[in-house]
Amino acid sequence: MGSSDQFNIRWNNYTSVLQNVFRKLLEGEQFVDVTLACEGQSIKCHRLILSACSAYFDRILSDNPTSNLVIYLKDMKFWELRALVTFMYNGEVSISQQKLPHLCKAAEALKVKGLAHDTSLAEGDMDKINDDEMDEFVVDGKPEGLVQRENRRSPNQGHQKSLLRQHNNLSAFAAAAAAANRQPQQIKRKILTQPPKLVKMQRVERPSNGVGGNNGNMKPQLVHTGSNMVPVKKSDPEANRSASFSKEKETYEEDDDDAFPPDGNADTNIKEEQGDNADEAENGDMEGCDENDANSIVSDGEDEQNGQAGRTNKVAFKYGKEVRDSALTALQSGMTLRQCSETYGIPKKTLSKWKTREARADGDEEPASPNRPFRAKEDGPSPTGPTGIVLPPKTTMGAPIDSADRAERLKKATELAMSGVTVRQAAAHYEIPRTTLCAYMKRRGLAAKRNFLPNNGGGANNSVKRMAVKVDSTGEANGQVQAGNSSHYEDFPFLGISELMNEMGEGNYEGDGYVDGEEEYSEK
DNA sequence: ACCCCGGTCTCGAATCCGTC
DNA sequence: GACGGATTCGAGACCGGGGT
Repeated sequence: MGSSDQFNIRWNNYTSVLQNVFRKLLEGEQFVDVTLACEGQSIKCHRLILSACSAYFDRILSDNPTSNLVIYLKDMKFWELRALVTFMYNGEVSISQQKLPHLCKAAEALKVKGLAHDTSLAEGDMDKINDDEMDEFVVDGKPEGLVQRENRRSPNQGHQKSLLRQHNNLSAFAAAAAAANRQPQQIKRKILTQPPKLVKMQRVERPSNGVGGNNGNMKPQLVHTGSNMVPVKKSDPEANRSASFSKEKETYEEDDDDAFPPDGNADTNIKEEQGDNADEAENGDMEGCDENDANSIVSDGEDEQNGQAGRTNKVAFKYGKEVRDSALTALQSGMTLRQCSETYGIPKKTLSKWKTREARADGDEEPASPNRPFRAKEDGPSPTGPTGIVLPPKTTMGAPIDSADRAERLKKATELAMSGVTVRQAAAHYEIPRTTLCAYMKRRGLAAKRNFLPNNGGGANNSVKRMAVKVDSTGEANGQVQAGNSSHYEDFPFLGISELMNEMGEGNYEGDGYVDGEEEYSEK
Protein backbone atom coordinates (compact mmCIF):
# COMPACT_ATOMS: atom_id res chain seq x y z
CA MET A 1 0.00 0.00 0.00
CA GLY A 2 1.13 3.48 -0.65
CA SER A 3 2.01 5.89 2.09
CA SER A 4 -0.95 8.07 1.17
CA ASP A 5 -3.51 5.44 2.02
CA GLN A 6 -5.99 6.41 4.66
CA PHE A 7 -6.67 4.24 7.65
CA ASN A 8 -9.78 4.28 9.70
CA ILE A 9 -9.01 3.56 13.33
CA ARG A 10 -11.97 2.32 15.21
CA TRP A 11 -12.60 1.84 18.92
CA ASN A 12 -14.90 -1.11 18.79
CA ASN A 13 -16.39 -0.91 22.26
CA TYR A 14 -16.44 2.86 22.39
CA THR A 15 -20.15 2.91 22.99
CA SER A 16 -20.09 0.53 25.91
CA VAL A 17 -17.16 2.32 27.49
CA LEU A 18 -18.94 5.63 27.30
CA GLN A 19 -22.06 4.10 28.75
CA ASN A 20 -20.11 2.84 31.71
CA VAL A 21 -18.53 6.24 32.17
CA PHE A 22 -21.89 7.92 32.11
CA ARG A 23 -23.25 5.55 34.67
CA LYS A 24 -20.32 6.05 36.99
CA LEU A 25 -20.55 9.79 36.68
CA LEU A 26 -24.16 9.64 37.69
CA GLU A 27 -23.55 7.22 40.52
CA GLY A 28 -20.69 9.22 41.94
CA GLU A 29 -22.30 12.56 41.25
CA GLN A 30 -19.02 13.66 39.81
CA PHE A 31 -18.96 16.94 37.93
CA VAL A 32 -22.70 17.37 38.35
CA ASP A 33 -23.82 20.84 37.48
CA VAL A 34 -27.58 20.74 37.40
CA THR A 35 -30.25 19.41 39.73
CA LEU A 36 -33.61 18.09 38.66
CA ALA A 37 -36.29 18.13 41.26
CA CYS A 38 -39.90 17.17 41.70
CA GLU A 39 -42.10 15.95 44.49
CA GLY A 40 -39.63 17.30 46.96
CA GLN A 41 -36.79 15.14 45.78
CA SER A 42 -33.92 15.82 43.49
CA ILE A 43 -31.40 14.18 41.25
CA LYS A 44 -28.05 15.68 40.45
CA CYS A 45 -27.16 15.40 36.81
CA HIS A 46 -24.89 16.72 34.13
CA ARG A 47 -25.90 19.46 31.77
CA LEU A 48 -24.05 17.74 29.00
CA ILE A 49 -26.05 14.56 29.25
CA LEU A 50 -29.38 16.27 29.69
CA SER A 51 -28.68 18.57 26.83
CA ALA A 52 -27.59 15.72 24.62
CA CYS A 53 -30.55 13.52 25.36
CA SER A 54 -33.38 15.97 25.68
CA ALA A 55 -34.22 18.76 23.31
CA TYR A 56 -36.26 20.29 26.07
CA PHE A 57 -33.42 20.39 28.54
CA ASP A 58 -31.09 21.45 25.78
CA ARG A 59 -33.05 24.59 25.19
CA ILE A 60 -33.57 25.30 28.87
CA LEU A 61 -29.92 24.80 29.70
CA SER A 62 -28.78 26.73 26.68
CA ASP A 63 -30.72 29.71 27.81
CA ASN A 64 -29.58 29.38 31.39
CA PRO A 65 -25.85 28.89 31.65
CA THR A 66 -26.17 28.93 35.39
CA SER A 67 -24.06 26.92 37.71
CA ASN A 68 -25.82 24.52 40.04
CA LEU A 69 -29.09 25.20 38.34
CA VAL A 70 -32.05 23.58 40.04
CA ILE A 71 -34.94 22.74 37.79
CA TYR A 72 -38.24 21.84 39.33
CA LEU A 73 -40.47 19.78 37.14
CA LYS A 74 -44.03 20.35 38.01
CA ASP A 75 -46.60 17.69 37.25
CA MET A 76 -43.99 15.02 37.11
CA LYS A 77 -43.60 12.09 39.41
CA PHE A 78 -40.23 11.50 40.89
CA TRP A 79 -40.15 7.94 39.68
CA GLU A 80 -40.76 9.20 36.17
CA LEU A 81 -37.93 11.65 36.47
CA ARG A 82 -35.63 9.05 37.89
CA ALA A 83 -36.50 6.57 35.17
CA LEU A 84 -35.91 9.14 32.47
CA VAL A 85 -32.56 10.09 33.94
CA THR A 86 -31.63 6.46 34.08
CA PHE A 87 -32.69 6.11 30.48
CA MET A 88 -30.65 9.09 29.37
CA TYR A 89 -27.54 7.89 31.15
CA ASN A 90 -27.77 4.18 30.52
CA GLY A 91 -29.72 4.12 27.32
CA GLU A 92 -32.25 1.84 28.90
CA VAL A 93 -34.46 1.47 31.90
CA SER A 94 -36.68 -1.26 33.24
CA ILE A 95 -40.22 -0.43 34.07
CA SER A 96 -43.49 -2.19 34.50
CA GLN A 97 -45.79 -2.21 31.55
CA GLN A 98 -48.56 -0.36 33.32
CA LYS A 99 -46.26 2.55 33.98
CA LEU A 100 -45.02 2.65 30.45
CA PRO A 101 -47.63 5.16 29.20
CA HIS A 102 -46.80 7.49 32.07
CA LEU A 103 -43.14 7.32 31.37
CA CYS A 104 -43.60 7.85 27.66
CA LYS A 105 -45.74 10.89 28.26
CA ALA A 106 -43.11 12.27 30.53
CA ALA A 107 -40.49 11.50 27.91
CA GLU A 108 -42.54 13.25 25.29
CA ALA A 109 -42.89 16.21 27.56
CA LEU A 110 -39.16 16.48 28.01
CA LYS A 111 -38.42 15.49 24.43
CA VAL A 112 -36.16 12.71 25.52
CA LYS A 113 -34.39 11.36 22.49
CA GLY A 114 -35.01 7.74 21.89
CA LEU A 115 -38.33 7.81 23.67
CA ALA A 116 -40.11 10.81 22.29
CA HIS A 117 -41.18 10.70 18.70
CA ASP A 118 -40.10 14.15 17.71
CA THR A 119 -37.12 15.07 19.77
CA SER A 120 -36.60 18.34 18.03
CA LEU A 121 -38.76 21.00 19.46
CA ALA A 122 -40.62 22.91 16.86
CA GLU A 123 -39.98 26.55 16.72
CA GLY A 124 -43.39 27.24 18.05
CA ASP A 125 -42.76 24.99 20.99
CA MET A 126 -39.58 26.78 21.75
CA ASP A 127 -41.32 30.05 21.69
CA LYS A 128 -43.93 28.68 23.96
CA ILE A 129 -41.36 27.52 26.41
CA ASN A 130 -39.66 30.82 26.40
CA ASP A 131 -42.70 32.98 26.52
CA ASP A 132 -45.05 31.02 28.64
CA GLU A 133 -43.03 28.79 30.81
CA MET A 134 -39.75 30.46 31.28
CA ASP A 135 -41.57 33.48 32.54
CA GLU A 136 -43.00 31.38 35.29
CA PHE A 137 -39.60 30.49 36.61
CA VAL A 138 -39.21 31.92 40.02
CA VAL A 139 -36.03 32.41 41.93
CA ASP A 140 -35.84 30.29 44.99
CA GLY A 141 -39.27 29.01 44.30
CA LYS A 142 -40.69 25.90 45.75
CA PRO A 143 -42.61 23.40 43.77
CA GLU A 144 -46.21 24.23 43.60
CA GLY A 145 -48.77 21.87 44.88
CA LEU A 146 -49.09 18.81 42.81
CA VAL A 147 -51.88 19.00 40.38
CA GLN A 148 -54.24 16.09 40.44
CA ARG A 149 -53.18 14.04 37.55
CA GLU A 150 -55.70 12.60 35.25
CA ASN A 151 -56.09 8.93 35.37
CA ARG A 152 -53.72 7.91 32.68
CA ARG A 153 -53.61 4.32 33.61
CA SER A 154 -53.44 2.12 30.62
CA PRO A 155 -56.25 -0.35 30.30
CA ASN A 156 -53.59 -2.90 29.74
CA GLN A 157 -52.74 -4.17 33.15
CA GLY A 158 -50.37 -6.78 31.99
CA HIS A 159 -47.77 -8.14 34.28
CA GLN A 160 -44.98 -8.12 31.84
CA LYS A 161 -42.00 -6.11 32.82
CA SER A 162 -40.41 -4.24 30.05
CA LEU A 163 -37.15 -2.74 29.22
CA LEU A 164 -36.96 0.46 27.36
CA ARG A 165 -33.77 0.78 25.52
CA GLN A 166 -32.28 3.74 23.83
CA HIS A 167 -29.95 3.11 21.01
CA ASN A 168 -28.50 6.33 19.91
CA ASN A 169 -28.15 8.57 22.88
CA LEU A 170 -24.43 8.64 22.40
CA SER A 171 -24.70 10.34 19.09
CA ALA A 172 -26.95 12.86 20.65
CA PHE A 173 -24.37 13.27 23.34
CA ALA A 174 -21.73 14.09 20.84
CA ALA A 175 -23.96 16.47 18.96
CA ALA A 176 -24.62 18.52 22.05
CA ALA A 177 -21.13 18.53 23.42
CA ALA A 178 -20.95 22.23 22.85
CA ALA A 179 -23.58 22.72 25.48
CA ALA A 180 -21.13 21.51 28.06
CA ASN A 181 -18.93 24.47 27.51
CA ARG A 182 -21.44 26.99 28.61
CA GLN A 183 -20.08 28.70 31.64
CA PRO A 184 -22.49 28.79 34.53
CA GLN A 185 -22.37 31.88 36.65
CA GLN A 186 -25.14 32.13 39.14
CA ILE A 187 -27.54 30.04 41.10
CA LYS A 188 -31.19 30.08 40.29
CA ARG A 189 -34.12 27.91 40.93
CA LYS A 190 -36.83 27.61 38.44
CA ILE A 191 -40.07 25.83 38.08
CA LEU A 192 -41.01 24.24 34.85
CA THR A 193 -44.70 24.03 34.51
CA GLN A 194 -46.83 22.72 31.72
CA PRO A 195 -44.67 20.52 29.55
CA PRO A 196 -44.96 20.56 25.82
CA LYS A 197 -47.63 18.64 24.06
CA LEU A 198 -47.96 14.98 24.78
CA VAL A 199 -47.92 12.50 21.99
CA LYS A 200 -49.34 9.08 22.25
CA MET A 201 -46.64 6.50 22.31
CA GLN A 202 -46.35 3.99 19.58
CA ARG A 203 -45.42 0.65 20.90
CA VAL A 204 -42.93 -1.24 18.81
CA GLU A 205 -42.41 -4.81 19.67
CA ARG A 206 -38.88 -5.97 19.42
CA PRO A 207 -38.61 -9.13 17.42
CA SER A 208 -38.15 -12.07 19.63
CA ASN A 209 -35.29 -13.15 17.53
CA GLY A 210 -33.55 -12.32 14.36
CA VAL A 211 -30.82 -9.98 13.52
CA GLY A 212 -32.56 -7.45 11.42
CA GLY A 213 -35.19 -5.74 13.40
CA ASN A 214 -35.31 -2.14 14.29
CA ASN A 215 -31.73 -1.54 15.00
CA GLY A 216 -31.08 2.10 15.18
CA ASN A 217 -34.73 2.82 15.23
CA MET A 218 -35.31 5.77 17.45
CA LYS A 219 -38.82 4.72 18.22
CA PRO A 220 -39.29 3.39 21.67
CA GLN A 221 -38.84 -0.29 21.77
CA LEU A 222 -40.41 -2.57 24.24
CA VAL A 223 -38.03 -5.30 25.09
CA HIS A 224 -38.82 -8.12 27.39
CA THR A 225 -36.33 -8.44 30.10
CA GLY A 226 -34.74 -11.74 30.26
CA SER A 227 -33.30 -13.98 32.83
CA ASN A 228 -31.01 -11.17 33.78
CA MET A 229 -33.83 -9.67 35.72
CA VAL A 230 -33.31 -10.46 39.32
CA PRO A 231 -36.61 -10.47 41.12
CA VAL A 232 -36.53 -8.80 44.48
CA LYS A 233 -38.86 -10.00 47.14
CA LYS A 234 -40.82 -7.28 48.77
CA SER A 235 -40.25 -8.92 52.05
CA ASP A 236 -36.60 -8.37 51.62
CA PRO A 237 -35.79 -5.23 53.56
CA GLU A 238 -32.78 -4.69 51.39
CA ALA A 239 -35.04 -4.55 48.41
CA ASN A 240 -36.96 -1.67 49.82
CA ARG A 241 -34.10 0.55 50.59
CA SER A 242 -34.06 3.89 48.95
CA ALA A 243 -33.27 3.87 45.34
CA SER A 244 -29.99 5.23 44.29
CA PHE A 245 -28.15 5.36 41.07
CA SER A 246 -25.41 3.19 42.32
CA LYS A 247 -27.05 0.28 40.64
CA GLU A 248 -27.03 -0.94 37.15
CA LYS A 249 -30.69 -0.52 36.56
CA GLU A 250 -33.90 -0.02 38.33
CA THR A 251 -36.96 -2.16 38.17
CA TYR A 252 -40.22 -0.49 38.85
CA GLU A 253 -42.75 -2.89 40.12
CA GLU A 254 -46.31 -2.83 39.17
CA ASP A 255 -47.67 -1.02 42.12
CA ASP A 256 -50.57 1.22 41.74
CA ASP A 257 -49.71 4.84 41.37
CA ASP A 258 -51.58 5.59 44.51
CA ALA A 259 -49.27 3.34 46.33
CA PHE A 260 -46.42 5.67 45.71
CA PRO A 261 -45.12 6.88 48.98
CA PRO A 262 -44.26 10.51 49.30
CA ASP A 263 -40.65 9.81 48.76
CA GLY A 264 -41.38 7.78 45.69
CA ASN A 265 -38.88 5.17 46.60
CA ALA A 266 -40.65 2.41 48.35
CA ASP A 267 -41.89 0.79 45.23
CA THR A 268 -38.59 0.98 43.56
CA ASN A 269 -36.75 -2.22 43.68
CA ILE A 270 -33.20 -2.57 42.72
CA LYS A 271 -32.02 -4.95 40.17
CA GLU A 272 -28.43 -5.69 40.72
CA GLU A 273 -26.35 -7.46 38.23
CA GLN A 274 -24.21 -10.12 39.71
CA GLY A 275 -21.35 -10.15 37.32
CA ASP A 276 -19.30 -8.04 35.06
CA ASN A 277 -20.41 -9.82 32.01
CA ALA A 278 -23.96 -9.10 32.79
CA ASP A 279 -22.97 -5.52 32.40
CA GLU A 280 -21.50 -6.29 29.10
CA ALA A 281 -24.66 -7.95 28.02
CA GLU A 282 -26.57 -4.88 28.96
CA ASN A 283 -24.31 -2.60 27.09
CA GLY A 284 -24.08 -1.82 23.50
CA ASP A 285 -22.14 -4.79 22.39
CA MET A 286 -25.25 -6.82 22.16
CA GLU A 287 -27.50 -3.95 21.71
CA GLY A 288 -30.54 -5.07 19.92
CA CYS A 289 -28.70 -7.97 18.45
CA ASP A 290 -27.17 -5.43 16.24
CA GLU A 291 -25.47 -7.26 13.54
CA ASN A 292 -24.25 -3.97 12.27
CA ASP A 293 -22.48 -3.22 15.44
CA ALA A 294 -18.84 -2.56 14.90
CA ASN A 295 -18.01 -5.47 17.08
CA SER A 296 -19.98 -7.87 15.08
CA ILE A 297 -17.44 -8.42 12.41
CA VAL A 298 -14.67 -8.93 14.86
CA SER A 299 -16.56 -11.04 17.30
CA ASP A 300 -18.05 -13.07 14.56
CA GLY A 301 -14.71 -14.09 13.31
CA GLU A 302 -13.49 -14.82 16.77
CA ASP A 303 -16.53 -16.86 17.51
CA GLU A 304 -15.99 -18.95 14.53
CA GLN A 305 -12.37 -19.43 15.20
CA ASN A 306 -12.82 -20.79 18.64
CA GLY A 307 -14.26 -24.02 17.47
CA GLN A 308 -17.40 -23.74 19.53
CA ALA A 309 -19.77 -23.61 16.67
CA GLY A 310 -19.52 -19.86 16.57
CA ARG A 311 -21.05 -19.52 19.94
CA THR A 312 -18.63 -18.03 22.41
CA ASN A 313 -20.02 -14.63 23.09
CA LYS A 314 -23.55 -15.19 22.06
CA VAL A 315 -24.59 -14.90 25.66
CA ALA A 316 -22.42 -13.18 28.16
CA PHE A 317 -21.31 -15.28 31.07
CA LYS A 318 -23.01 -14.05 34.14
CA TYR A 319 -20.01 -14.57 36.33
CA GLY A 320 -17.55 -13.33 33.80
CA LYS A 321 -15.47 -15.34 31.43
CA GLU A 322 -12.34 -14.98 33.50
CA VAL A 323 -14.07 -16.18 36.62
CA ARG A 324 -15.59 -19.04 34.71
CA ASP A 325 -12.26 -20.06 33.25
CA SER A 326 -10.57 -19.80 36.61
CA ALA A 327 -13.24 -21.88 38.26
CA LEU A 328 -13.04 -24.52 35.57
CA THR A 329 -9.29 -24.61 35.87
CA ALA A 330 -9.61 -25.05 39.61
CA LEU A 331 -12.06 -27.88 39.12
CA GLN A 332 -9.78 -29.57 36.65
CA SER A 333 -6.94 -29.31 39.09
CA GLY A 334 -8.87 -31.22 41.67
CA MET A 335 -10.79 -28.63 43.64
CA THR A 336 -14.15 -29.92 44.75
CA LEU A 337 -17.37 -28.36 43.63
CA ARG A 338 -18.04 -27.18 47.15
CA GLN A 339 -14.66 -25.56 47.56
CA CYS A 340 -14.89 -24.00 44.15
CA SER A 341 -18.37 -22.74 44.84
CA GLU A 342 -17.25 -21.09 48.06
CA THR A 343 -14.16 -19.66 46.43
CA TYR A 344 -15.80 -18.14 43.40
CA GLY A 345 -19.32 -17.60 44.67
CA ILE A 346 -20.83 -19.72 41.95
CA PRO A 347 -23.57 -22.25 42.70
CA LYS A 348 -22.35 -25.79 42.72
CA LYS A 349 -24.98 -26.72 40.23
CA THR A 350 -23.76 -24.14 37.82
CA LEU A 351 -20.20 -25.24 38.30
CA SER A 352 -21.21 -28.81 37.66
CA LYS A 353 -22.93 -27.84 34.48
CA TRP A 354 -19.95 -25.89 33.32
CA LYS A 355 -17.73 -28.84 34.02
CA THR A 356 -19.97 -31.17 32.08
CA ARG A 357 -20.16 -28.89 29.13
CA GLU A 358 -16.45 -28.30 29.13
CA ALA A 359 -15.91 -32.04 29.07
CA ARG A 360 -18.21 -32.33 26.13
CA ALA A 361 -16.42 -29.54 24.34
CA ASP A 362 -13.10 -31.27 24.86
CA GLY A 363 -14.49 -34.46 23.46
CA ASP A 364 -14.44 -33.20 19.91
CA GLU A 365 -18.10 -33.68 19.57
CA GLU A 366 -19.56 -33.38 16.16
CA PRO A 367 -20.65 -29.84 15.60
CA ALA A 368 -24.32 -29.39 15.36
CA SER A 369 -25.74 -29.51 11.93
CA PRO A 370 -26.58 -26.20 10.39
CA ASN A 371 -30.06 -24.95 10.95
CA ARG A 372 -31.11 -25.21 7.40
CA PRO A 373 -28.33 -26.79 5.47
CA PHE A 374 -28.80 -25.95 1.92
CA ARG A 375 -29.05 -29.00 -0.16
CA ALA A 376 -27.36 -29.67 -3.37
CA LYS A 377 -29.47 -30.20 -6.39
CA GLU A 378 -28.74 -32.30 -9.34
CA ASP A 379 -25.83 -31.26 -11.41
CA GLY A 380 -26.41 -28.85 -14.17
CA PRO A 381 -24.35 -27.23 -16.81
CA SER A 382 -21.73 -24.87 -15.55
CA PRO A 383 -23.00 -21.41 -16.25
CA THR A 384 -20.91 -18.72 -17.66
CA GLY A 385 -20.90 -15.50 -15.74
CA PRO A 386 -22.05 -12.27 -17.30
CA THR A 387 -18.49 -11.15 -17.40
CA GLY A 388 -17.53 -14.05 -19.53
CA ILE A 389 -15.52 -15.64 -16.80
CA VAL A 390 -15.75 -19.35 -17.10
CA LEU A 391 -16.91 -20.82 -13.86
CA PRO A 392 -15.12 -23.74 -12.37
CA PRO A 393 -16.73 -27.10 -12.87
CA LYS A 394 -19.47 -27.94 -10.48
CA THR A 395 -18.80 -30.49 -7.88
CA THR A 396 -21.10 -33.36 -7.34
CA MET A 397 -22.70 -33.25 -3.95
CA GLY A 398 -25.14 -35.36 -2.18
CA ALA A 399 -28.01 -34.03 -0.18
CA PRO A 400 -27.99 -32.91 2.49
CA ILE A 401 -24.45 -31.72 2.56
CA ASP A 402 -22.37 -31.90 5.67
CA SER A 403 -21.06 -28.86 7.44
CA ALA A 404 -17.55 -29.17 6.10
CA ASP A 405 -18.81 -29.37 2.58
CA ARG A 406 -21.06 -26.45 3.21
CA ALA A 407 -18.23 -24.34 4.55
CA GLU A 408 -16.09 -25.26 1.61
CA ARG A 409 -18.79 -24.30 -0.84
CA LEU A 410 -19.38 -21.01 0.89
CA LYS A 411 -15.70 -20.27 0.78
CA LYS A 412 -15.38 -21.13 -2.88
CA ALA A 413 -18.51 -19.22 -3.74
CA THR A 414 -17.08 -16.22 -1.95
CA GLU A 415 -13.88 -16.45 -3.89
CA LEU A 416 -15.87 -16.76 -7.05
CA ALA A 417 -17.99 -13.76 -6.19
CA MET A 418 -14.89 -11.74 -5.53
CA SER A 419 -13.29 -12.77 -8.76
CA GLY A 420 -15.66 -11.03 -11.11
CA VAL A 421 -18.71 -13.26 -11.08
CA THR A 422 -21.88 -11.85 -9.62
CA VAL A 423 -22.97 -12.98 -6.23
CA ARG A 424 -26.02 -14.50 -7.78
CA GLN A 425 -23.99 -16.41 -10.26
CA ALA A 426 -21.59 -17.61 -7.61
CA ALA A 427 -24.38 -18.61 -5.29
CA ALA A 428 -26.22 -20.40 -8.00
CA HIS A 429 -23.11 -22.18 -9.10
CA TYR A 430 -22.45 -23.63 -5.70
CA GLU A 431 -26.13 -24.22 -4.97
CA ILE A 432 -26.15 -21.73 -2.16
CA PRO A 433 -29.01 -19.35 -1.52
CA ARG A 434 -27.83 -15.99 -2.65
CA THR A 435 -28.71 -14.24 0.56
CA THR A 436 -26.86 -16.86 2.51
CA LEU A 437 -23.77 -16.12 0.51
CA CYS A 438 -24.29 -12.38 0.89
CA ALA A 439 -24.61 -12.72 4.64
CA TYR A 440 -21.59 -14.98 4.77
CA MET A 441 -19.50 -12.45 2.89
CA LYS A 442 -20.81 -9.57 4.92
CA ARG A 443 -19.90 -11.20 8.17
CA ARG A 444 -16.37 -11.38 6.90
CA GLY A 445 -16.28 -7.80 5.86
CA LEU A 446 -16.44 -8.61 2.21
CA ALA A 447 -19.01 -6.80 0.18
CA ALA A 448 -19.42 -7.30 -3.50
CA LYS A 449 -19.32 -4.12 -5.44
CA ARG A 450 -22.36 -3.53 -7.53
CA ASN A 451 -21.60 -5.20 -10.71
CA PHE A 452 -23.78 -4.02 -13.51
CA LEU A 453 -23.26 -5.19 -16.99
CA PRO A 454 -21.03 -3.06 -19.12
CA ASN A 455 -22.79 -0.91 -21.62
CA ASN A 456 -20.04 0.85 -23.37
CA GLY A 457 -17.94 -1.70 -25.03
CA GLY A 458 -14.70 -3.06 -23.90
CA GLY A 459 -14.00 -6.55 -22.87
CA ALA A 460 -15.93 -7.92 -20.03
CA ASN A 461 -12.85 -8.47 -18.00
CA ASN A 462 -11.89 -4.85 -18.37
CA SER A 463 -15.24 -3.30 -17.77
CA VAL A 464 -16.15 -5.21 -14.70
CA LYS A 465 -13.63 -5.06 -11.97
CA ARG A 466 -14.45 -6.20 -8.55
CA MET A 467 -12.79 -5.78 -5.28
CA ALA A 468 -13.29 -6.50 -1.65
CA VAL A 469 -14.56 -3.70 0.45
CA LYS A 470 -14.08 -3.71 4.14
CA VAL A 471 -17.32 -2.53 5.61
CA ASP A 472 -17.96 -0.94 8.91
CA SER A 473 -20.89 -1.24 11.21
CA THR A 474 -23.15 0.78 8.98
CA GLY A 475 -22.32 -1.25 5.95
CA GLU A 476 -20.39 1.57 4.42
CA ALA A 477 -16.89 1.29 3.22
CA ASN A 478 -14.70 2.40 6.04
CA GLY A 479 -11.98 3.93 4.01
CA GLN A 480 -9.42 1.22 4.19
CA VAL A 481 -10.18 0.22 0.70
CA GLN A 482 -12.83 2.32 -0.85
CA ALA A 483 -14.97 0.94 -3.56
CA GLY A 484 -15.16 3.15 -6.55
CA ASN A 485 -11.71 4.52 -6.10
CA SER A 486 -10.06 4.00 -9.39
CA SER A 487 -6.64 4.01 -7.88
CA HIS A 488 -7.63 1.14 -5.72
CA TYR A 489 -9.02 -0.64 -8.66
CA GLU A 490 -5.57 -0.41 -10.03
CA ASP A 491 -4.23 -1.75 -6.80
CA PHE A 492 -6.57 -4.70 -6.65
CA PRO A 493 -7.31 -5.85 -10.13
CA PHE A 494 -9.02 -9.19 -9.99
CA LEU A 495 -7.53 -10.23 -6.74
CA GLY A 496 -8.86 -13.37 -5.28
CA ILE A 497 -10.10 -13.36 -1.74
CA SER A 498 -6.82 -14.71 -0.46
CA GLU A 499 -4.78 -12.00 -2.03
CA LEU A 500 -7.29 -9.37 -1.07
CA MET A 501 -7.33 -10.28 2.55
CA ASN A 502 -3.60 -10.36 2.70
CA GLU A 503 -3.33 -7.14 0.74
CA MET A 504 -5.72 -5.42 3.09
CA GLY A 505 -3.66 -6.39 6.04
CA GLU A 506 -6.05 -9.00 7.26
CA GLY A 507 -3.21 -11.41 7.01
CA ASN A 508 -3.01 -15.10 7.45
CA TYR A 509 -5.64 -15.82 4.94
CA GLU A 510 -4.21 -18.72 3.12
CA GLY A 511 -7.02 -19.82 0.96
CA ASP A 512 -8.37 -22.22 3.48
CA GLY A 513 -10.05 -19.67 5.66
CA TYR A 514 -8.87 -17.20 8.20
CA VAL A 515 -6.05 -18.89 9.91
CA ASP A 516 -5.78 -18.29 13.58
CA GLY A 517 -3.39 -20.84 14.83
CA GLU A 518 -4.71 -23.92 13.19
CA GLU A 519 -8.33 -23.08 13.27
CA GLU A 520 -10.07 -22.19 10.11
CA TYR A 521 -13.20 -20.15 10.39
CA SER A 522 -15.69 -22.84 10.96
CA GLU A 523 -19.35 -23.08 10.41
CA LYS A 524 -21.51 -24.93 12.74
C1' DA B 1 -27.01 -36.06 36.32
C1' DC B 2 -30.78 -34.97 33.75
C1' DC B 3 -34.59 -32.27 32.21
C1' DC B 4 -37.00 -28.14 31.74
C1' DC B 5 -37.69 -23.17 31.54
C1' DG B 6 -37.41 -18.42 29.83
C1' DG B 7 -34.38 -15.63 27.65
C1' DT B 8 -30.68 -14.35 24.37
C1' DC B 9 -28.12 -14.72 20.34
C1' DT B 10 -26.58 -16.21 15.64
C1' DC B 11 -27.44 -18.00 11.27
C1' DG B 12 -30.05 -19.32 7.16
C1' DA B 13 -33.46 -18.14 4.13
C1' DA B 14 -37.40 -15.60 2.07
C1' DT B 15 -38.96 -11.30 0.74
C1' DC B 16 -38.92 -6.56 -0.43
C1' DC B 17 -36.74 -2.52 -2.21
C1' DG B 18 -33.83 0.76 -4.71
C1' DT B 19 -30.51 1.14 -8.32
C1' DC B 20 -28.69 0.54 -12.87
C1' DG C 1 -34.72 -7.50 -15.87
C1' DA C 2 -30.66 -8.08 -13.15
C1' DC C 3 -28.36 -6.80 -9.30
C1' DG C 4 -27.01 -6.04 -4.27
C1' DG C 5 -28.65 -4.67 0.15
C1' DA C 6 -31.90 -4.43 3.92
C1' DT C 7 -35.50 -6.40 6.51
C1' DT C 8 -37.87 -10.04 8.60
C1' DC C 9 -38.73 -14.49 10.51
C1' DG C 10 -37.88 -19.43 11.78
C1' DA C 11 -34.76 -22.64 13.74
C1' DG C 12 -31.39 -24.04 16.75
C1' DA C 13 -27.84 -23.53 20.32
C1' DC C 14 -26.50 -21.82 24.61
C1' DC C 15 -27.08 -19.41 29.02
C1' DG C 16 -28.22 -19.58 34.28
C1' DG C 17 -31.26 -21.37 37.28
C1' DG C 18 -34.77 -24.48 39.25
C1' DG C 19 -36.79 -29.00 39.91
C1' DT C 20 -36.45 -33.95 40.27
